Amino acid sequence: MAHEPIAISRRPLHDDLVEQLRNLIVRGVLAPGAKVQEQALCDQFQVSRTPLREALRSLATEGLVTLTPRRGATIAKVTRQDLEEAFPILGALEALAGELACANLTEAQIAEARRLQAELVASHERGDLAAYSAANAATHQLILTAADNPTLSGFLKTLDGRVRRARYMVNISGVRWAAAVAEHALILQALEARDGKRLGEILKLHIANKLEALVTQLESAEEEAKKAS
Amino acid sequence: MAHEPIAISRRPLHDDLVEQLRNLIVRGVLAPGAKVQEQALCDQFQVSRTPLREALRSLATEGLVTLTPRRGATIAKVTRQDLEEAFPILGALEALAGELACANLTEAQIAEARRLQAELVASHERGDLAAYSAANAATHQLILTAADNPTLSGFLKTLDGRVRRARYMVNISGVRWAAAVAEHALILQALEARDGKRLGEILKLHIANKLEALVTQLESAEEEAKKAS
DNA sequence: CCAATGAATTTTGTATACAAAATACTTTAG
DNA sequence: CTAAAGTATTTTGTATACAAAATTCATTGG
Repeated sequence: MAHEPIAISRRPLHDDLVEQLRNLIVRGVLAPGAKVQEQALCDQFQVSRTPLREALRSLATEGLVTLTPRRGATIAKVTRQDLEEAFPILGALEALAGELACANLTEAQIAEARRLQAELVASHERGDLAAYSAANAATHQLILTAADNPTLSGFLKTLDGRVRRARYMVNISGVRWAAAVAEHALILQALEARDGKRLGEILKLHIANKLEALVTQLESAEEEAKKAS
Repeated sequence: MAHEPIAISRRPLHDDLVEQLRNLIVRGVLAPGAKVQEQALCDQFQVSRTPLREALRSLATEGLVTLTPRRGATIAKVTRQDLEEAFPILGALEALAGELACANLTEAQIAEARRLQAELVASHERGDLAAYSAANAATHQLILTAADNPTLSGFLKTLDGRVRRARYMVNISGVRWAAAVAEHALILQALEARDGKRLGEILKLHIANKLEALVTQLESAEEEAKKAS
């Protein structure tokens, strides 16, 4: 019997471009609303227009880039409306991930979650935002892995890309940070109890709180910007 | 004060291609697993490879096409695993749509939902599957419209595209059809009561039942295929 | 006759070319 | 000097070109 051929191959330029551009967009290097200068990017990345344009197409489907016919590409804006639309979806999907995860969680994974929670608390106490973010991301990743649903992971990744940009625009407030740490303790509890329903609800709430904090911060940031102009 | 420029423009070839190809894929004309012959499609649509390849990229991001580097594109397969991954997501998102919709529903929309439900029952009674499907789609669309969340609509559209193909592969069973009609009656009740929580749960169940029926049908279809070979 | 090797062909990824549209820049009439 | 009209430049969408890789086909040795 013949084996399925396993195709291992170097990535096309295109895929590299998507990743690099996504990074630039998510981190805000390419500012929301900015016009995308094809030629400039081509020069910068030393590629021709063909793969660059394909990359822009992909990013447009992801929602990070806006394509206007005959008028080129712009970096998608992060409006309050976008966030308010995205976060309920994020909440529903994270909740689903939580429920699915509870059905599969191994003891080892729960132990890992405990370790991450300790790290979360520790990094918060010493004000190390980078370490906190890493532990935070790892926790969510752990849930996703346990959920064992690649399609769901894909959708969450797309959504996350869209909203993560907003977080790069504002700094988390001290109050919100403390609250987030407390919420993560609840998340761990639910994980330990393998209580999918509760975990789902906590995650949904967690996300909703994130949104509220983010929108508040963005609003005041906008006020600042207005005053300056 | 300057107005925001409103860019109305004819669509690029690319967008037409995406739509046409999506249709061909969803309806099964381009069979799951089939290799995509770029040249053949170029000839058929009378376009060059550039816009066609861009279209394939978009469809790949949507999950309808699988791109393997240096080995070209194939129509994505519809595996049982894909469906089992997609349906819980569909359920969670439809539930969310239902909850959001209940917060906004107008009397006119509820009246429209009643009309659609009557049509649903009628078309079922006379065995008119096309009319039933239309009324069914209209109901879901009504909920989406009321939910008033374009981002959510977009995600649901993508997911729906992926699973709709499976429905073209099997015919709905008489039993499942009757059950679906009954479930739609419950949906209407929840809409009338504007009971978002309940609507969400019903929709989630409705989707879960759909999956079960679909998987069962697919399995037996596969059995048939095996026997034939 | 079959498996393995190598040449011919097709397919794929990327670059370039070119026409049509949009934008920027002049020029000129008021 | 300003505003409109017309011209030049850039940008965009699509087609074509071309090299590298993959596939197919033929050939040869076992």
